[in-house]
Amino acid sequence: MKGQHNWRKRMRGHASRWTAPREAIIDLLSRTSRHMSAKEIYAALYKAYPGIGLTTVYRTLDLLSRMGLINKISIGDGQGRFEFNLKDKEEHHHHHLICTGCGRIIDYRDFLDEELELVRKTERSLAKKYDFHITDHNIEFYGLCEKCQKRR
Amino acid sequence: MKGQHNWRKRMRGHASRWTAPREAIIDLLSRTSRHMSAKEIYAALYKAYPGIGLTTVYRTLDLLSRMGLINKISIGDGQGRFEFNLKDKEEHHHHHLICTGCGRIIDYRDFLDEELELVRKTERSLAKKYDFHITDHNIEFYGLCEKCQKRR
DNA sequence: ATATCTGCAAAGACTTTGCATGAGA
DNA sequence: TCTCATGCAAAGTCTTTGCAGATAT
Repeated sequence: MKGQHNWRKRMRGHASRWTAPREAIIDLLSRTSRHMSAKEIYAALYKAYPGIGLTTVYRTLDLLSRMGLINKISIGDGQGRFEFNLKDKEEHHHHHLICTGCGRIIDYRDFLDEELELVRKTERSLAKKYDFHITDHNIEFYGLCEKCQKRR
Repeated sequence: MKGQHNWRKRMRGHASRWTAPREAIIDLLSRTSRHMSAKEIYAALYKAYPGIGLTTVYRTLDLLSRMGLINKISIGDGQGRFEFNLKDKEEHHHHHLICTGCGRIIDYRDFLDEELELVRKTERSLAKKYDFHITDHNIEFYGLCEKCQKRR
């Protein structure tokens, strides 16, 4: 129930009601550090909430995305994945390190100071040159994790 | 026909034959700067080559990906997109600027020197800290292009 | 000649939509 | 009460697979 009022408040203005499935999905995503697909979320919730439908999961994820509470990411495996979007972006911002062997994703927060400085600089230059209003960025590194290196 | 021998050569060792559909697909991707989906490639080829099947497009794209001749990218619209992978990576390497309004993708090659320097530095640090063997990276900026800024 | 490639049709996987029922405010 | 949310089933996309016939080498 903690934090409920905060989210509840954010629901207003989105013509949305505070319902059990929505609470369960927000709660799950806010607790996990995994990047879950709709199906995974559905499966995880099904134990505690057998009545839930996959459709509701999709619709809720869409709602939360539009509210800015979560982010949809795409690692190229043909399904959308979702992560909780912490409010204090500066502080919790992270990038991804993705293992092409097993699909594991590591959120890293290291070395970000320099990265962010360069990102801002690049944003300004790109905005000017291409007349873009830049709102976000995505940086990913691909490679093989320790286990997958040994495995091959 | 130009360049055919080069590609043909690269086909060897992949247990593959040089066929008309493959030539058409490689040729198309090598000439366009767009990031085309399988369906778009199929549609583009259908005019000049009515016999072609969507299945063959998918299979050829998969083959070319595994050969390293093209890259599969994902812009989060639920379909894979492909771009020709120029050999001289250092020289032709680029990043993406994506309009969230209309889906347009701009490949930019500006400001890469600093970016690449930082990328290498970050790669080394990440490799050490997380024991990853890093092979590739992806940097994208999201925003609204000129037209879409005006439109809203 | 023969192993590989092709196109069709069918199946699979992920996601969205239509609709009647159910539930929050 | 009355609008909005839910769950089921069906439909829509994108992609993969099975198979018989066609083709490159």
